[in-house]
Amino acid sequence: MNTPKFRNWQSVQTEVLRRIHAREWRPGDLIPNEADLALEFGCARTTVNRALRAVAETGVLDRRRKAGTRVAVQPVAKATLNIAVIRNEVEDAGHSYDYQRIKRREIAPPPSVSKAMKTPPDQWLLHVCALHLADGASYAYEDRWINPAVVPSILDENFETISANEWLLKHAPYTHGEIKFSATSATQGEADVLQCPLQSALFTIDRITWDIDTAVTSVRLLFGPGHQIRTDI
Amino acid sequence: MNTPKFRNWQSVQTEVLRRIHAREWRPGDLIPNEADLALEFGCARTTVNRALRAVAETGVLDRRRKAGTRVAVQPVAKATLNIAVIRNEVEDAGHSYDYQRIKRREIAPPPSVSKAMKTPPDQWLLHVCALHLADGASYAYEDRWINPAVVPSILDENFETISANEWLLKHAPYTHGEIKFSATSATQGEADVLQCPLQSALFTIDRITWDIDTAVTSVRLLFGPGHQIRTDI
DNA sequence: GGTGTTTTTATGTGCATACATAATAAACTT
DNA sequence: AAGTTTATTATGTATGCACATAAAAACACC
Repeated sequence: MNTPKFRNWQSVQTEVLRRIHAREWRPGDLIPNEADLALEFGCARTTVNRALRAVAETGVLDRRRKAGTRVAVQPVAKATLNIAVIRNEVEDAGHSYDYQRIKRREIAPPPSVSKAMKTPPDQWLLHVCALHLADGASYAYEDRWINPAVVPSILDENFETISANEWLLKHAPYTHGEIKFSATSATQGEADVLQCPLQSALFTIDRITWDIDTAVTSVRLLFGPGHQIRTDI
Repeated sequence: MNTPKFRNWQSVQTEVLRRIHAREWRPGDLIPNEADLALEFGCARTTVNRALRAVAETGVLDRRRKAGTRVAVQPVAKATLNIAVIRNEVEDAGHSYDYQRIKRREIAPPPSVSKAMKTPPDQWLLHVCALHLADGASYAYEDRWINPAVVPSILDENFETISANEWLLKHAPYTHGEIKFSATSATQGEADVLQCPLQSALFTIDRITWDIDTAVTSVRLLFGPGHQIRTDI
């Protein structure tokens, strides 16, 4: 009864997941240490480490130095959402993409925006509103504030044919950001643009990106009724 | 002018990100191969590999064998949402958690549910509805269908004190699942339970989990108006 | 008995080496 | 010219070894 060999980290990972799933290792249990598992699996400890690290990244295992590795009691499901460029999102779904710029102006933002972007209240920003369409129907409404201090060349762009979404990705690097997902009721103006009833429930994404400590852009995306984003876990 | 040494993979990662950010490596650019970078950084190729792999996981780099590594043109922002147990979510936010079971019955599900869960139309399932409260106020409404074939012992549980959410995590393993996020308008019944106006925009999560090829549970979570989930990117 | 210190231990990581694999480019055929 | 085979190359990964580091556990001390 010799143990079957696990030659690569993927197979080790599979075996580990199998044991957890089969409840040989139950939630909360401390599993054998890497050295022992390596011995049992007939591979190097490095390989076991790689596998356990990968499983831990999904939240199924909890690892701590010296304390060891244990099966997570409440495996926090980590749903990874791919927030792609809207054009790609639409085209990948097999629809034709279209874009309409609605507004472009340089203006002092409302306090809520300047506060969120940490810009002086009197400093004007570039405000761009646009509509993204799929197969000719309104898909998402984009309301964006851009800090021209970060990318001055943006003032030469009128955004009539290219969306700020894509322009910024190409020209304005950012270091980090924050995304918020929520549901909001369509205001009259939003309902008009998105061609939906007043107070429709709109899936909403608020995103703000930073270049070190300077806000690059703050955007609100409103998706039409029925929109959903999905991911596998 | 000797190159500063990068002793560990994190510092290599930092340097790589710096170069991308500083536009020394621009979107679309092919970056030097691992061996060259290792030479330049004064470390082993393994270390460079670890760093580049980590960066690629965030979507900032695209890697392909033989083709090499290039800076992603459109860095798909991967927003990782932690879908935790609602109790933890509430308590971590510093609120007191409370739970009320509203309904529990064994019944043949509507076709939409049996179809989604791929169960025979006439097979009954366990239907549990409950309300999650934060600081006494309604927080989220949970409408769940459970396949007792997967965990028969669930029929002994009345879910009056423990939520199906937590019970299942502890007792019913699953291999994979699907999550959908959307915005829905509150129906009269939902508005009553969540104590919000009719047609309020509700942040909605639909999740279905599978044990290999058998549906374990299908749940819809409706969060009260104003609820948002956030993550850093 | 409580508090600070040392030891132990499991994970975390770096490195040199070797080979695997995918994908492209080059060479070669028909 | 078009298709097919072969060589090349960059990433992917396995391994043994060494040492780093965090944290629990044991110990010493007052």
